[in-house]
Amino acid sequence: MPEQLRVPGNRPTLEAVAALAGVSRATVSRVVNGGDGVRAHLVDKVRDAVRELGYVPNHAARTLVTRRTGAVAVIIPEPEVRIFSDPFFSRQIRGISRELTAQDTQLVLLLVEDRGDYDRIERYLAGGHVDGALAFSLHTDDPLPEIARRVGMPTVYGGRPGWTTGPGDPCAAYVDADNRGGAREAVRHLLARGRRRVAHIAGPLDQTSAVDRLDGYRDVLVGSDPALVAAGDFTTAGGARAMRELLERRPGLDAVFAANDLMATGALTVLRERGLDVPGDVAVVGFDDTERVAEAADPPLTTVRQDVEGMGRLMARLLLGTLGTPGAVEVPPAPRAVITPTVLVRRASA
Amino acid sequence: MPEQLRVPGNRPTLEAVAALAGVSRATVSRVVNGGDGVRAHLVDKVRDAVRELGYVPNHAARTLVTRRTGAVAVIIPEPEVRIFSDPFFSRQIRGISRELTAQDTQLVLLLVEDRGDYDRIERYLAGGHVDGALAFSLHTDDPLPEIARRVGMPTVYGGRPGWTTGPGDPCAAYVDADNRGGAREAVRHLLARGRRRVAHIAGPLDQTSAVDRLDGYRDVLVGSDPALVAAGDFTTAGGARAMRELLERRPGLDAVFAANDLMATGALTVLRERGLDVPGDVAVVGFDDTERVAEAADPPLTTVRQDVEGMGRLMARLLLGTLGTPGAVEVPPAPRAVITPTVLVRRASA
DNA sequence: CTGAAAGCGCTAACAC
DNA sequence: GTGTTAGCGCTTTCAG
Repeated sequence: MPEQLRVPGNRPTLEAVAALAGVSRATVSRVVNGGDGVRAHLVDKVRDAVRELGYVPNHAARTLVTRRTGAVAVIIPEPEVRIFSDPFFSRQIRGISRELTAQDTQLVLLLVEDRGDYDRIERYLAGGHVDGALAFSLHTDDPLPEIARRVGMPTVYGGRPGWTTGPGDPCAAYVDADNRGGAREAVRHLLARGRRRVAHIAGPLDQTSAVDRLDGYRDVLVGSDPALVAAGDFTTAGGARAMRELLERRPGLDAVFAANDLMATGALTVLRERGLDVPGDVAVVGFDDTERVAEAADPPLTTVRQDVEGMGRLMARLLLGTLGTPGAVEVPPAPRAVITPTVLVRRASA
Repeated sequence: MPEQLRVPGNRPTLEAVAALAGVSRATVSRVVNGGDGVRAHLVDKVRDAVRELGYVPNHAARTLVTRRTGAVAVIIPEPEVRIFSDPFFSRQIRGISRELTAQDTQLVLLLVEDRGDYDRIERYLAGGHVDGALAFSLHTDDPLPEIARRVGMPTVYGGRPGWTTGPGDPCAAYVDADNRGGAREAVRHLLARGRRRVAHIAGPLDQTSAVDRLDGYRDVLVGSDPALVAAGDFTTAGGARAMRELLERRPGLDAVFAANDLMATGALTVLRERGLDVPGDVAVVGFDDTERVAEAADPPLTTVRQDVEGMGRLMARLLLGTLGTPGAVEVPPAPRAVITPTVLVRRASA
């Protein structure tokens, strides 16, 4: 068996290329990094040598001197189960991945299983493995922002961080959908359809998206009956539970705005069980326009769509933007937020 | 604004720790790397200095000399849509992530969007960013094995690679479920339940898992009617289509073994449409025991379970195993395969 | 425009 | 046991 193949470390170095091309290491380096300011015929010579030897720059050596890794961490709190199975995350990650790839940056996936993992995360971020970090919709007590701040890691959050209202990290940036505006639109739509007793199934209020959607609901329905709001948890089962609660408390309700599609489908099931027609007796609006959930619901769900993949791309772009030109140390001027628009998608449920 | 926070590169080095502790860099290095062979009181001194300075080893520098990155690439062909939304992959990735974390190794996610991406992948693997790679159920014409071989990257595949039968990479290792054995068990179960005309909905035959399951079916039903086998594509829709075909060709069939749960549910839907009772008229067995699919099917699916998360862990363990002790260059003796057992889970459908 | 030389921060022989 | 000394492969002044 050809041991050669498996032996690492015998890859050609700059030195070898330089020798073959008959130039200095510096010149090869220049060519490899764009080749400005090198005479054309030397560039060719070097390029040939590179090809012939199959030279690929050693990443560690480069990072050691440039202090840039060309990698970004994507930190995902795995306990929040959904993550991978939730199309929301997969699409956001796809967006991130696309943008990073386009910018020749690698994606290092950091799954956080439990609280203790944060030590590991901190060491990792501090170890200079990555140039920046992308993190997701955190609960208000998530230790991550504090860690990012402590190790001075440029970080962009997906979803408005809970602590933006408090002290938090002044340098933090985030990308979020216009949850509040979207919620307002949903409720206004319900009112426009003649609904008068519009209930809300809220998400877990330790997540800002849930809070913002509830706020949007309240913006439109100022001073409405508090009994028309039930707490859910963004799951189908939670939505069903909340729907039952609502029907018990206010049997006369004629519309429900659920803070996400999963809960809306849960509500749909309960309404069907009770023999209530949707949208005849009760109109239902969801949020997210989750692939395969909203459309496949029975009846298909009217819902508020957010461009999840676009948000992912934006997160990456924002982060790479703050990283700036290689080597340039740049302090972001202020907390930056990008709020992406939502759009109401009308289907059969409302 | 405190620029300090954002300025990289002013992190303390070994040198600084050594100075503060009053020892040499070598000693600090030893302590940081386990601390054997250093007198206890020096260890303490160094540890204190490390803490005081908040020292974290520079990863690039370490990699440069040790030639180990402490990272592993997970390569995912994203065109095969399913990936993230498919619980199969998410669970496998979770298994991988768990094992890697336990071994203090990072997971670099490489999503492959299209054919052209393979250049990028090759450069990445060749660049020494990672110590090894994990890849998934490839189609027979996938360029990845060739790339891995060319750059000498230790790689473990999830699912038997199609080219194992051909030349391929002799060093390749893979972890796969006992697809063939599981299929046999499924069919035997059907026979034991008195079924005589057992059809099969096959997966796409450019994937070895589909081939192996078909082979298992044929092992038991030697020389059976070829019209009892229909081609599917591992999707629900494909399963439905195949079921219709089968019913048209052989209306008298009394059992179906589908190569995965998704196709089985597609078949279930068609059977229901046709007013056929499951399992009364037609018994159905799936494969995978996919979370939320098999159990939630109507009727709940009898199916062949594979331990997906365990397979993920195994992949990681196998890879890390071949990487061996840091520094030790080790040529794996031969192609290694780990076949994990399957178990038939009996529910209502057969 | 190109080359020589000085490190980046760390580990690993090899001396003491 | 501990310190000294070489580099790992690359970029980047600084001369020429």
